[in-house]
Amino acid sequence: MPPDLPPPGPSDPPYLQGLNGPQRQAVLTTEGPVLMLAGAGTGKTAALTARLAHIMATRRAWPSEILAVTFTNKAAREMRERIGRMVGDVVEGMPWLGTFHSICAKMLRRHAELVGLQSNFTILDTDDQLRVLKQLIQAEGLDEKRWPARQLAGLIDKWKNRGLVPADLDAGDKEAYADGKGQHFYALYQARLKTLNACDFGDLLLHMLVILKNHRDVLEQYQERFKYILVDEYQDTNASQYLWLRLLAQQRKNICCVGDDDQSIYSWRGAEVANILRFEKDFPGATVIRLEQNYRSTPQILAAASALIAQNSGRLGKTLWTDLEPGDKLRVVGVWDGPEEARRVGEELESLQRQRISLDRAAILVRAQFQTREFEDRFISIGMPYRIVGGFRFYERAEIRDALAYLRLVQSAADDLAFERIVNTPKRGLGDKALQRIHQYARHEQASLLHAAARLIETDELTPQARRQLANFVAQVRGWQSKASQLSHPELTQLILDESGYTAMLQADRSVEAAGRLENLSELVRAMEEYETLEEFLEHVSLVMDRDQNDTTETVTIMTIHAAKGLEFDHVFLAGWEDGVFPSQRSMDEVGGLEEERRLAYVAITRARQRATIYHAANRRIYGQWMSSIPSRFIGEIPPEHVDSENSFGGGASMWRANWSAQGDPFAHVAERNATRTATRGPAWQRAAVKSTTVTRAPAPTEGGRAASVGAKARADLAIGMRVFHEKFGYGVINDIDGNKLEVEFEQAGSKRVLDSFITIA
DNA sequence: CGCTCCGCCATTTTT
DNA sequence: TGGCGGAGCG
Repeated sequence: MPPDLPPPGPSDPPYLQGLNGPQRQAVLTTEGPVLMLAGAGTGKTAALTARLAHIMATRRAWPSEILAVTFTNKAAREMRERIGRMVGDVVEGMPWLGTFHSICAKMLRRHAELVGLQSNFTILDTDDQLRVLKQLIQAEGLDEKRWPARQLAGLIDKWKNRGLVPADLDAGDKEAYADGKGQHFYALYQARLKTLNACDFGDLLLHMLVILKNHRDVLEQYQERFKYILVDEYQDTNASQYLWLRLLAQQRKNICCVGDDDQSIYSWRGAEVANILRFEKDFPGATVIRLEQNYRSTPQILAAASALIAQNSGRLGKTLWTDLEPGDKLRVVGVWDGPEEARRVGEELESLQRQRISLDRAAILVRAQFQTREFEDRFISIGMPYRIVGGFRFYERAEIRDALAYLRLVQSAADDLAFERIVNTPKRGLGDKALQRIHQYARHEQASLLHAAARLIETDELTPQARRQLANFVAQVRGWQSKASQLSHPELTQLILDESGYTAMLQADRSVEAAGRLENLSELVRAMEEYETLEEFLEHVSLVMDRDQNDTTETVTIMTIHAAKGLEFDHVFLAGWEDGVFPSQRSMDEVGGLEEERRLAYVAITRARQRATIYHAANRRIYGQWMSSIPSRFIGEIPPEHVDSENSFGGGASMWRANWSAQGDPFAHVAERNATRTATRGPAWQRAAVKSTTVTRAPAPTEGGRAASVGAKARADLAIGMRVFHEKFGYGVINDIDGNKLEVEFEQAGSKRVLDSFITIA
């Protein structure tokens, strides 16, 4: 610890208590640039929140003079809560604590006119973005097949991440997309957004960056205001975020960036590790503080993870240590195929249940979403309560977006994207033809689609039926607009959903999903009640809202490693550690891809507090084809002294360990002669010395697993013969009840054993 | 205009 | 294998 820091003592303010030396230094070094290199599980958030508390408690700055940026809403929320616990209600006055995007949105609403927007601009999500791009591509007469909108969206995103406006593109970038039309389309798209008074996620940052660059007065205003800047997960910042931060910090230079270069796993969406690696050059005289004492994992886990990440080059380097008890070695389990992997993990979880260990303390981490399926299938059949994190967020669901589009249209008649989205949802017989007419008319009149539609129904350009329907629709929207001021926004939403026929459409739909959609919509209406105005709610929903997890049942969590970053679990099951799955085939073909995968592996292992188990299967079905596979190269990079290996079939741990690195291949001749049958001939990795082999036949089935889960209590509100609803299987009738497990005869899916917590009474 | 069939394609995900 | 989007038919 530097000499000028006070030693720990009983007179310490509460926020310093329990912090170690480097953490205290990170809190007390308030002036000048600071880089806090915080390894996994080293108490980063504690130091970070204490730092903010310290700055406020010592009156170095008012809460409103601190800029604190995170990447996710979750992180922002957590930080707000933790500071609240330390300093009380003062956090309420921290208007500049939030995600990059929400902070920029807030700023941009104040200065929108400087980039040609109005302050009530709409924030488009990826869906809207794609729709706009598709229209542009069509309008330019390009073949959508050859030049997909997705690709263009990807490019534009990439440029925005790098802080580039169309004019900034260099020769190489200009070549991209449709034989050099990339820049042209980028400019077109930006112009279109302006007329829509809209911007996409990337624009929130890019526009603010442009404003700060071009308007000295605005820049100085913010430089003046923000006495202290704090950035979480700095290794995840992209170029545009970096430039934005640098401008804001230039004056006072009180910027504290927290991050871990070893946990940089988002380069594919524009994050640049270089930002953190370069920090000391960017901010000369920076204090670098390393948090290296790990409070999370056992030494065995830590040693394994450290040895793995040590294979990467270009690291800032940290030496994590802990004074916890050694703990168990990592387990590496070789299984025959995917189903067996799921079965084995299921058995492990049942064993945890028997030991009365909560399933909340366990997680299954996978490389890619498709791997979750195997576990889902297995867990449904044995009645293991699980939860899959990821996939669609609440506000990305079609029904939510539809409802929001209705609201947007009512609120702002000029919202053409909203109009397009819902003019024919529910079906009103207004298809492409009618929409084209409306578009034509709108262009002709220089008016919004809604306005054009209102004019069009006074002509006889549409078929009588379409005309009647459109007239009805326009009248409805008008009606809602006039009622908007009299009704509360939840009431208005309910009214719109009912009058538009949306509710009826879902009620008429007897499919499995429809019931869930209706439920989502009532959840939306409920969520709205917490907001004063519709505007406030819409802003919230486009930037902040995420799916609420009000699950009280104890469940094991299945998620991707990416989603698990920042979380920790006592027991971690790492599935699918095979070359081609993890590291993924794609990353193996990319430059620098392997290092990022290795960081991902590092993140995965360091999620574990007590025990980590790695699985690898000899055969896996990918895209419907059986592939034989070899254990992930990462397994071989973990020193054997930290690993216990076992193999569920033929031979023992030592055997496969010896074999997989050896060149010898006892089944080579079989493989050559008949590639389609080799999968049943022995451990696949013994054959697959270099590349994966495709086999078309399923591997020999292994013995069926038994289903015996323990511990959960049954529900009292269910009885045999009752009609119930299940998210996945739909409607059915209970045939039998066995504790918390039910046998249900589903109308469509047939008879299944399911857990009662997945059931609602129909 | 809407439905169905066929063919293509396929990491990671936040805002 | 399965989900999605385009094409073609009723």
